[in-house]
Amino acid sequence: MSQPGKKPLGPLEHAVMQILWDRQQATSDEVRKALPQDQEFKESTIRTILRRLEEKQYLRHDVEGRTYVYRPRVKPESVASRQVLGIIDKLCKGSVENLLVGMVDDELITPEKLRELADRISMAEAQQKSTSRKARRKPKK
Amino acid sequence: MSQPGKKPLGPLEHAVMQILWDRQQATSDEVRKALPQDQEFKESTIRTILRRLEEKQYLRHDVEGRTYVYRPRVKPESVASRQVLGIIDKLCKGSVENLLVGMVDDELITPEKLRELADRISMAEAQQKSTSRKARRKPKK
DNA sequence: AGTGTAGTGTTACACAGTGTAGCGTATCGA
DNA sequence: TCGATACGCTACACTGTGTAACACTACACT
Repeated sequence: MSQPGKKPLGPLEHAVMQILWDRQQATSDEVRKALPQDQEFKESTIRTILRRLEEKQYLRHDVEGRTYVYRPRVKPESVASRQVLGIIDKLCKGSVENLLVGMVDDELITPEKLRELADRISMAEAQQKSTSRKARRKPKK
Repeated sequence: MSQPGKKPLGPLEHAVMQILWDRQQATSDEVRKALPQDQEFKESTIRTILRRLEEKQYLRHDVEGRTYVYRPRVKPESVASRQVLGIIDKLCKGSVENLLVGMVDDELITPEKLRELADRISMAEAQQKSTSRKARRKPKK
């Protein structure tokens, strides 16, 4: 129940995650300083956000000395694909195809680009497959 | 500003949209009856939802006699692609590629399927292009 | 014409999520 | 020992969403 990265994020929560994704780790004070200076936040505000993000399992923290060091628990792309999956489910009758057709329809992407991506991805995967043979990764299919 | 279909939908709002998308049009009473019977809603509840959906520009209504007939203003696939675009923007550094790579990574789709989709879509598009040449259709924006 | 009914207009309220922050407390270093 | 630093807990306002009551109006029937 309530898997990591399921619940939606507010704008500030997202901004904080962005920082964590960028630097892989940060203390609450580092986060505060990394946020846009035109809107200074109080320390406790940031800590609240970080705590909530941890509750939502977007983050975890390690204690170093007496300082909390936060790190992401999920990759942004994973969050993205989960969310997209939800969208497909709710809006595209569960079919990825419908989504992509819609995107092409709305000219958000061209079929050429799509094919190019497919090529590039499968090439990348082929590459990974061959390296994973060396690295003894879990056999795919 | 505040284009159609931009704002997010709550579960009930979405359920109502679903009905409208299914039947293309409905009165508030028809919507009420079409909702799952295990949770009877009051007429006024449904009308509130419909009004808000109209404010958010997901719907429009025509007056027929003294009855409001609601119809969708946006296709679900359009809503979907807008939302996906937002996700790509916020979580995938603005690159569709990153999203798809993430989805392949999380095994939500395979490159084979992707390529197959690309083929099918571009075929469909070619077909549409030829028919539109015949039909002298204005390009759907 | 009068009245009931179906349909809309307006308004309200509770609850959750998010942004914002204060205050208390513990600990480390000088 | 004492101040600075960093966390724990709590709170409050605002918004969005679900839920609905009450008021008003026009058509349909007697």
